[in-house]
Amino acid sequence: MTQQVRRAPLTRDRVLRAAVTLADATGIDALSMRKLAQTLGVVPMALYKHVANKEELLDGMLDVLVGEIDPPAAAGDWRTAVRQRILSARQVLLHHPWASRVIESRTVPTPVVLAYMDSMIGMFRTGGLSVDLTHHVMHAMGSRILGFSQELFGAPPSAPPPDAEIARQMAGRYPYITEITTRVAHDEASVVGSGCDDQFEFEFSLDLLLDGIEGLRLRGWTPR
Amino acid sequence: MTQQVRRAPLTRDRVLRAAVTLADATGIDALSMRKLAQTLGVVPMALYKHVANKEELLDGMLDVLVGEIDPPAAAGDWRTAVRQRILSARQVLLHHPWASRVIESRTVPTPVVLAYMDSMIGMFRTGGLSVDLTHHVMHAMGSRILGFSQELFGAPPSAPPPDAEIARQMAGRYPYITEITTRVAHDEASVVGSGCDDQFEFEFSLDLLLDGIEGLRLRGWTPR
DNA sequence: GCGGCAGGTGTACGGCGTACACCCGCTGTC
DNA sequence: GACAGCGGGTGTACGCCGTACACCTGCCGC
Repeated sequence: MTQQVRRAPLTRDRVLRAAVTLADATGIDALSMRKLAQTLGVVPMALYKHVANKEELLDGMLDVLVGEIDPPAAAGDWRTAVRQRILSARQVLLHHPWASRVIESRTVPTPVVLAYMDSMIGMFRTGGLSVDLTHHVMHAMGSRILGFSQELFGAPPSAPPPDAEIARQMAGRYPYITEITTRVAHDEASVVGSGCDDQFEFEFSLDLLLDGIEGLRLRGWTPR
Repeated sequence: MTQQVRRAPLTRDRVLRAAVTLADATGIDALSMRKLAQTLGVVPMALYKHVANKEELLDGMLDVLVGEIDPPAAAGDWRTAVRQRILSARQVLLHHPWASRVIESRTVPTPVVLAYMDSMIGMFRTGGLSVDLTHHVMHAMGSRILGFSQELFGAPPSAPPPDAEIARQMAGRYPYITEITTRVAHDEASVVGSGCDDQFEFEFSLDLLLDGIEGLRLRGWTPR
């Protein structure tokens, strides 16, 4: 009589969200079609009725993340609107640390990403930047548009403090790095945690770019 | 009598260089320990006497590339010296398109990369930037230090020009993107090739950053 | 002459993405 | 009600991957 509720039927959306959750939990390297199918209580090949292949799965996962980014603020000048949106994108990426590597591996943007880029371009254009300037600015922002940090290296896995001998060798071999790291270590002693203030660093470089852009706009930058 | 010259013995260096060559030729996705061994006329496991695992192979491949970057110019102001060096790094990356993805996947810098970063930091410091400013600037440059472009998407594989109907849909859905792409298309008609001038875009954003940095230096930027 | 060892080999395991044939249960049509 | 069609889940299998582990071999110092 009562129909047995076997399992919520698979949908593309459920597959993508499960993939995001799994990647969050176990890292992107551990995300396989097989493991993903397992968390959905389904045989691996079932996924292929909803995504063409793993590449498309990854594309879709990024689409989910883009959907988490705040919509653009309605009012205010272009600079703060863009700034807010990018900082929102960054928050999303912080919650999904695997995302930057996936972004880096994409070759063709999905419609969702295209729509996001279009809306971001619109913020520059309505802010008064010329078509040419906007074009170059979008290149300059690159994947920072998506909150991407482009740090040279992710957070090192909190290595134990090196002993004095190693530290001396480091200081000899890499004097300038040592100069900075010891400075940071001192600052941190008076603040918290270990390492840099990533949020500050992100905003620093973001503002460096935005300030530069606003300067070009004010000076009426034109190509050549 | 005459010793048979069987094969140049494997060395770590030979392995790494062969890996770089193979990645150049077939792409990083097709680079496997098995294929690499094959090009060296050797059984896969032989490689493991020279690199601990594939991660270390990738690290070593980047070290090879860092070795191809021009040494810093001896004289001149910090800005042009840094600019030259980064543009040299970019040339290296252009010849090894797989490099950016490998950079993105590294977690811990090798001594070679550390030395490169140290020397880059030195250029800022001797140029008159404070320790703090240099620190933040290094974050702001991120992997651009290595010539990394951080474009949102690599060159799309030169899709055929969309037919009129598709183009109309595009224009409706992504008006701002369309505005820029048609502008670029017109410019290109009078120049060459298809797509953007990547070199220009790279230098544009590099200069945006360097100009901003020089501005901070001149104004005696300090934290907080 | 011989022990040790660096470096190359062979075999094997578990995991991966996914092609392909299948099958089951629902839906629309008559 | 019968039944064809089909969308979605299944099962099996293939060829690839990284690499653990045991083994062999030829050279070097003693």
